[in-house]
Order: sequence, then structure tokens, then C-alpha cells
Amino acid sequence: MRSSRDACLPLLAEVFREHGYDGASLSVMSAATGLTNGSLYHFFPGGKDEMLGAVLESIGTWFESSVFVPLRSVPAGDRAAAEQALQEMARSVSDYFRSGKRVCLGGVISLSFHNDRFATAVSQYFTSWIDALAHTLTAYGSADPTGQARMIVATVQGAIVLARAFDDPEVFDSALALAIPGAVK
Amino acid sequence: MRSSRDACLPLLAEVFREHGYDGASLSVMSAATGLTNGSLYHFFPGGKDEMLGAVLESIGTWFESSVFVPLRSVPAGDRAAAEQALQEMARSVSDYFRSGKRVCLGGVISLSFHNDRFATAVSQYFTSWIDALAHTLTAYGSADPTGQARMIVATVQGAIVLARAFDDPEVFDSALALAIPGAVK
DNA sequence: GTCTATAGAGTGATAGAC
DNA sequence: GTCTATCACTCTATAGAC
Repeated sequence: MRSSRDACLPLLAEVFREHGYDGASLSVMSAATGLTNGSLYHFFPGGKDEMLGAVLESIGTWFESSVFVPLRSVPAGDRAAAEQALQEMARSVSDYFRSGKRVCLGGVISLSFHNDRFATAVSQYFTSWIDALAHTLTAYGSADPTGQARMIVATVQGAIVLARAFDDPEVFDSALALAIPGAVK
Repeated sequence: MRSSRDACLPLLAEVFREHGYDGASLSVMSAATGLTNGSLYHFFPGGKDEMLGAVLESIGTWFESSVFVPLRSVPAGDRAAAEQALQEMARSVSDYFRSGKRVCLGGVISLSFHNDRFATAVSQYFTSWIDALAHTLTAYGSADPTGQARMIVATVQGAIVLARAFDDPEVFDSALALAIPGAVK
């Protein structure tokens, strides 16, 4: 049984998002999860590295089923289905990142000093997103699906930065609307 | 005389960029600047907060003269001058951020827990950039200069994330080329 | 203006009781 | 599986010699 371990992953994820790797101290994690230092090390003997690794994996799993699978499920050449999938992605992404109030952990880690240690998890996360999105954009009729997919994912990351800098969720949502073809303006 | 204080600002900036606020310990700063703990506190009695504040100010000054002023200097309606200024910005920005290898401190801080404490400096940095860029885009003939300026600045931030995630500078430069009108492809 | 020494709190991690 | 207690270390910040 690993229900307690699994249950604390979203809480640990939030701590890593809010505080980054270095700011995510065990005392903060303890407070966030209600587990003590000892219990956390029971679940994650590898310490903070293993905690962040498990968190990244659980985030990847969520995106896989909630965002990537729908994008990949668009039938080839079905422009209407593609447009619908793009709108759906815009909505899930805006919800997940709370219109830019919530940070993307993959983005935070890629900007951080500890980038290298989690490089495979982070690059796989972005690669899966871009590939799935490129599939949908191909069905949509994009001339450069991969390039456009990269631009959209980059825009999401940059829009989080700006929305937080200006403390204005509207900045996030309007950037998304501009970047994603077929998204509701 | 404050030459020693000023001289260490770029070194401290690099430390904050590489390690973030929490990872930027005084021992790392000491090693990077060649100054001891005591000397750093002599220059910045307010501690890390004052150090980061001074660093953000010095970065803002550099961008002001090197990036924002050229953008604002484009004469109204001069499309050729605007295109040239956009190309120049693309080049300076790619150089400054080393094709995405080097992180944007404003972006890092805006994603971090300590966002609020440096909110004015960071939002002013992005506001100045967007406003100066919107001026150039107006001269270029953009239908939505401010919206496009926001998209370009967001793309720069997102492109840094992706270039680092993929450890591929080409991702940064090609995103810039796609986002900036008139930039060299 | 630069240094050493030090204080006091917090850090990640481990050991072992229950 | 959850806890307390503890270790060795690092952290920010201060005091004071030179």
C-alpha cells in the first residue's frame, strides 16, 4: 500500500512550485503534508532529490492523461476535432496554472541550478507536450506544426512569468488566446 | 567612491541568476566576488535583499540604455528604422541571454516565492521593455503593438525555459526569429 | 574597506523507539 | 508507518580587530 505516499505528492508538488528546490525545506514540506521529517524519509529514502523526482513523475502522469492524450486522439485531417482539442487544451492549461498564478514546475526546474539532475524528466515533459500538440496542429492544417507547437508551449511558460510579474491573470489568458489557433478570444 | 561595490554587482547578478534567491548563499557570493562575508555586508547592510535589489537595479540600467533606448528612438512611422531596431533587439537579447543558456533574473524572481518583495522592480523591468517595444512596433505598422510586444517578451521568457530544458540554443534563436517581425530567420 | 570570529537559527539526513 | 531526538553542517547576520 502506498496511498499515503501518493496522497502527499500533490502537496509536495505545490511546495516545490512555490518555493523552488532550494526553498523547499523539509520543515515546509512537513507543515504542508502533516507528515514528520521521519515519515517523509520513510517514503523517500533518497531525500529531496527523490521527492522532486516522484513529484515530477506524478505531474507528468497527470498531463499525460489530461492534456496529451486528448491532443493525440484527434483524427488525422479532422480540422473541427483539432480546433475543439485546442480549445480544450487552452481551458485545461488555464485551469491548471490558475491563469498564471500557479507556476509550472518544469519551467522552474529548467531555470534552476539543479536543471541537470532532473533534465530527463523535464525535457520529456516538454517533448511530450510539443509532440502531442504538433499532432493536433497537423490535423488543424498548420504549415509548421512542430515550430508552432514549440511557440505555444513557450508562450505558456512566458505568459506565466508575465502574469506573475504584473499580478494580472488576464495577461496569461489573453496571451494564450493569441498563441493558440482556434482558441476563444 | 563605490567602485568595488559596483564592480561586484555583475558577479552577484550571475550568482542570483544561476542559483535563484534561496540558492544564492553568502558563501557562493563570497567565492564569486572574492569578497568576504564582512565586506559584502559592508556594501549591502540590508543583506541578501539589498544585494538582489541593487542587482535588479543595475540590470534595469543596462537594459534601459542597451535595449529600451534604441527601441524608443525609432521615429514614428519609419518602418525601415523599426525593422532595423527589431533586428538589433533580437541580436542584443540573444547575446545577453546567450541563446537561452543564461536565465532572465526578472523571470526567475517573478516565478519565485520572493516575487512580492521585488515586485515593483520586476514589473517595471517588463513594463519598460513592453512599452519601448510597442513604440517600435507602432512605427513598424503593427495592428496591436502592445499585445504583440507582450507576446514577444513572453516568447523570450518561454524560449529561455525551453532552450534550457532541451539544452539547445537553437530553440531559443528560432523562437525569437518566429516571434519578432523582421528578424533574420 | 577588508578581514576573522562567532552567534543563533535552520538545514538535510539518520537512528531507533513504539 | 509514524514518531522524537539528534548529528554535523550551513545559513544569515553581527561584532569588532586592523
